[in-house]
Amino acid sequence: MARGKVQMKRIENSVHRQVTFCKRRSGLLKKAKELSVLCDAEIGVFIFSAHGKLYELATKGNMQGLIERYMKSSRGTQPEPATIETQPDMVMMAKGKKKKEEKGEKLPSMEASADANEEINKLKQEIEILQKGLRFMFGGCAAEMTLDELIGLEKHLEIWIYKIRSTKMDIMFKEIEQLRNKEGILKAANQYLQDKVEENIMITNFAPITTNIPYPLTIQNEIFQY
Amino acid sequence: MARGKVQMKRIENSVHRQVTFCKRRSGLLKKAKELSVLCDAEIGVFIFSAHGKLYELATKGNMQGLIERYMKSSRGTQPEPATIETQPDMVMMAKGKKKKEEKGEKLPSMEASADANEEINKLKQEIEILQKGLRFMFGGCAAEMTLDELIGLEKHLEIWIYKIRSTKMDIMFKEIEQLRNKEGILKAANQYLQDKVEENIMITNFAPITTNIPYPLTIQNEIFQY
DNA sequence: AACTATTTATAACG
DNA sequence: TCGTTATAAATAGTT
Repeated sequence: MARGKVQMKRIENSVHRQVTFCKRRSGLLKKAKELSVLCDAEIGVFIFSAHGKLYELATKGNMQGLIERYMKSSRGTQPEPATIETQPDMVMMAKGKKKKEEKGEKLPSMEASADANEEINKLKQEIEILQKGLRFMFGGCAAEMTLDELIGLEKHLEIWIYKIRSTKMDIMFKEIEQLRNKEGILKAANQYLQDKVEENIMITNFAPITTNIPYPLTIQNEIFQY
Repeated sequence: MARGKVQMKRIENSVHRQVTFCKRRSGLLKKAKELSVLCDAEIGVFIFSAHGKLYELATKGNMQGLIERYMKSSRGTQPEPATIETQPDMVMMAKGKKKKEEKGEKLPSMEASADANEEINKLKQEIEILQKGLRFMFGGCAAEMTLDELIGLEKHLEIWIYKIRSTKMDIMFKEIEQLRNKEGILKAANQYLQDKVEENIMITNFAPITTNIPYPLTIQNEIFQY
């Protein structure tokens, strides 16, 4: 907020990032204290630096009490923690950016793998654009993106949707196939049973009666009604 | 911080206090998000209003994970040893949440924050589906996703694309507006210069000559050719 | 909720 | 980390 607007993305320069972390951290804690005092609120904040160091603040008493209170209040609202396992990947993605950048770079040790390099670069670009997209989405579409970046992201998402649709179709066709198989088996079974029944009737009672069971006995396939 | 310094003490007027709480709360959460993004930090904030309503923020995943991490990090650093014995319970609670979830349940402590909780749940679901989607994409569409999940993801991406397109349009319209403004200014300047030139010619040479410069001197606006 | 005069926070620099 | 300063952001008071 000074001497130039700041982009809402990870600060790549580690010295700048460290300085900013220090300043903004103290700013955040100050704001939290102020809000607590001014508005009589109870506030807990914890901050883990990228390196894992913890900074915390708990107004009015200790963090434990706050957490207990939090648990009570939020009980019933938590989804399963399945999302946690993807986080490391996300963080990795965030950090992986740092290294590349000089496009066209080729290390001597990789002369045999120019293709691989190219592939890697492409993937990195892809990751970067998705990352920026995620920031964009989760920032309520407020994060700063250029027109070109937006266009790229759009294109990317279209491909993504296309793939999803293919997979969706695959799954549906497989399901249909399975159902058809089942249908065939059931039909055969029905035919067999039908024959059996008729045979039995023939044997036990020479007076022919209708079975009252319409052929075939399968449940109608309703897949296509959707 | 505006129109007068504020005393660092509880605001006595309840209306003022409520308004300030609302404003500063959003400010605080915004700052927390920014710090997280800029400096790659993981941050949890919870705010209980004076009336007991909970507002929370957890960057990178959910509050449960953060609290667990907090428990690990802070173990042994707590000033009040008395609180430590509650920690095992807390962790248990954090993990026990998987089981409940029957929607519609309302604990007495949440009657005031049903809306906020609902919102939070929605956002968490959103995050989850995107995360699963990322796994899907980066796993070459091989990760296991159910048909329902794929349909949800597709829907999500469509919304995403829609928002991107809106933002893209916004940006383009702003650019167009700017260009039109510029055009207007240039036209005016041209007119002025044109007049000046003609005036000079009139004064220095009574023989009228054409300036050979077609009016107006602006570059044609070609935005719409795309 | 919107506005705006001010105060505050802070990015860049040393 | 600390200090300085120009500038961006937040926000108190007001409508």
